[in-house]
Amino acid sequence: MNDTKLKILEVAAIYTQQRGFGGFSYLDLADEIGIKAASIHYYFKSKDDLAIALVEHTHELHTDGFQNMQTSIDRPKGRLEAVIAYFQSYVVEEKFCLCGMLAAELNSVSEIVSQRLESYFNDFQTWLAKQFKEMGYSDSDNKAMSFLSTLEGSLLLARLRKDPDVVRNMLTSYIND
Amino acid sequence: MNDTKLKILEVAAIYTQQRGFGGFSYLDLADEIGIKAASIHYYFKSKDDLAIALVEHTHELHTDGFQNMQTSIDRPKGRLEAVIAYFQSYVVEEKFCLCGMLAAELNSVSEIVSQRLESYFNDFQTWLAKQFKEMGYSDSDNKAMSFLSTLEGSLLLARLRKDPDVVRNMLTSYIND
DNA sequence: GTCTATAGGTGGATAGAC
DNA sequence: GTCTATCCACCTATAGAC
Repeated sequence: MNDTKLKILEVAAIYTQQRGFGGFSYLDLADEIGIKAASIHYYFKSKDDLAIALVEHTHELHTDGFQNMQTSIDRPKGRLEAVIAYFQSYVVEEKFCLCGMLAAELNSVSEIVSQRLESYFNDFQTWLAKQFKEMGYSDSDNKAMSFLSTLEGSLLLARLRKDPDVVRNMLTSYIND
Repeated sequence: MNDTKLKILEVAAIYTQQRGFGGFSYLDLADEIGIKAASIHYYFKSKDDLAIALVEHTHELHTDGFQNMQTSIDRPKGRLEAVIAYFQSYVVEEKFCLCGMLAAELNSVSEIVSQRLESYFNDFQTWLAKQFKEMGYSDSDNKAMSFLSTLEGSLLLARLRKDPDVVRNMLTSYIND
């Protein structure tokens, strides 16, 4: 992966999370990076290509993060705590979940993006279910979907209220019950 | 309230919930209603004025709905069930929560819209807390915020997965525990 | 790979006739 | 109130030079 291409993805991810995918232009990205807007088209022919790449890139990053946690943190409770802390840090940067944002803008993106989003959330949910199963829950998949829903919703509310603690407060019950 | 003004609000609400507030134009609304785009500016000088009106209109509608339920449905459990059924119906119309959508697009709207959104969610949460208190919960406000978070997140996931049951499945535990 | 230049379209918004 | 006409800014995308 080219340095410029990676930089585009990183800035585009931040802008998507802060303003929405429809809330920034190639010119916005170019100005921030210090290149010209036409150069971005060399890496991402259309804006929809950029959307697809954003979801896939985030999917890979999070998959790697989950795998690393699986070995570096020995208990599922600790892993879930790490996930909560990670998403909580979004709030202070005025960021929403990237895939949650694109899911909100669902009817403004292509079917391919929609499929990639489903894939992302399916894998996220599967990983969460694995943790809950290890914690002894019999309804681990339902618990996982519930955790995921509450995470997305609490991120929306937390940013609106400028209170990162909302995320933690809404999710601690999944760890301490 | 003028008929045309109301029609604009109704169509704008649907488009906001389906495509996002940044995902439609005055021309889109005009074509759907059968008027000219310039006419909409007579009622809503700027698009931000429209956003403010949308949140206030929805806030009033929901406040009225809550008040009516308070007398027409005698048990808090039944009222929460009605709320769940109401939001579940969004999914089949490919709609997300209007205020949730604008909360996602937070950094693309004015501070006034942000304040109105906070007001909407505060009142929604207060009403929910009242129901949980009546059901005998001591942590009614926390329960209310949790319900609200799960509702918003499950609406995102349900629409993505084209499965309205996700909303009901994620929220029934708040009624049956 | 990155640039300049530009095409072609759409956006929000306003002026002024009716 | 609703219209026509129009302005100006911005957007996505492409062609072609370097």
